Amino acid sequence: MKVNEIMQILKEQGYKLTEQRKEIIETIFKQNRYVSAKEILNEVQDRFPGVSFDTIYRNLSILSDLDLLEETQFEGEAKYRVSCIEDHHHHLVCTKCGQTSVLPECPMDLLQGLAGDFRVTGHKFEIYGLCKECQQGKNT
Amino acid sequence: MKVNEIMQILKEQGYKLTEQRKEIIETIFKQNRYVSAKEILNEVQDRFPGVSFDTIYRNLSILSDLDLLEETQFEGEAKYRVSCIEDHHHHLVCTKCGQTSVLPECPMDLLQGLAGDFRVTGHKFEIYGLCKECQQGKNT
DNA sequence: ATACATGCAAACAATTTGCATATTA
DNA sequence: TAATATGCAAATTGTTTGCATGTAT
Repeated sequence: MKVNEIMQILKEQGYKLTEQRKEIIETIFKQNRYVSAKEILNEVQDRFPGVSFDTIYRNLSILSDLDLLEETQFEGEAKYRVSCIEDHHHHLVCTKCGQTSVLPECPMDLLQGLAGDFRVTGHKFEIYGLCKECQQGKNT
Repeated sequence: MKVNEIMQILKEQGYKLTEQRKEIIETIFKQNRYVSAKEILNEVQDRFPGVSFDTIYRNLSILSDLDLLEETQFEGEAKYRVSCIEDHHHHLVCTKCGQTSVLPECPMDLLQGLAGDFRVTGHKFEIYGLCKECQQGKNT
């Protein structure tokens, strides 16, 4: 999904495109990894020194509600990344830098019928570890 | 793993078996589901009205460090359950009551070699939904 | 007796909310 | 201008910590 499409969707839903909101969206969507609210704040503050956490959180909340973001609970804090609802897949998540890459196969396909009486409403399949760069100590 | 074994391990590690600690352990280990610190506190307070969150958290921390507990991040809070390190498996997790049951097959076995350059240090594979009881509205 | 635990209170950190002001459409 | 967003400050919630006292070994 392109940033323009996101903006379009927000507009259609009656949300306004403020400068801060646009910057927040671009900050998240230019990354291919999970970022925390604090990381987003820091980035956005480069251009808008006045922004505060509540604006970040309010926007994260709106974007999540519209399914434009994926949210994953890290230790003590949540992190967010662009949602890729169109193609169902699973991530390799670097626990250090948040970098994500896509697993080439979907293990869920192998699991139909395994759950029995349990009514499945969702699942989380993430493999944690260190990406190539973090293994080489590139991200301090 | 039996509660007695847990007590034994703690003893061996130099930890003392206080009444509160024993009650906390029994509370967690008699459940087959993820419970929150608050739930544990409530249970334990039935017998020890004086216990407070810090005691709960300190004990959870000790038990986790010894790999006697599995911890999973729910929305806004962590939940804990008995660790079953001996037999590797995956859970079906009820998002309402925390009930867990074991998946009869291990999907991780199918994934060797898929990660490439990524150094895998752990994974989370959980399927969320409603267990039979919660589907029938038994746990308000 | 001595080391580890508890309980209290206070500190922290992530996230949320009320309200007055500012900004978009 | 009318509706939505922002910024500030304060509140909330989950979790952690310092310290004096209590308890298991």
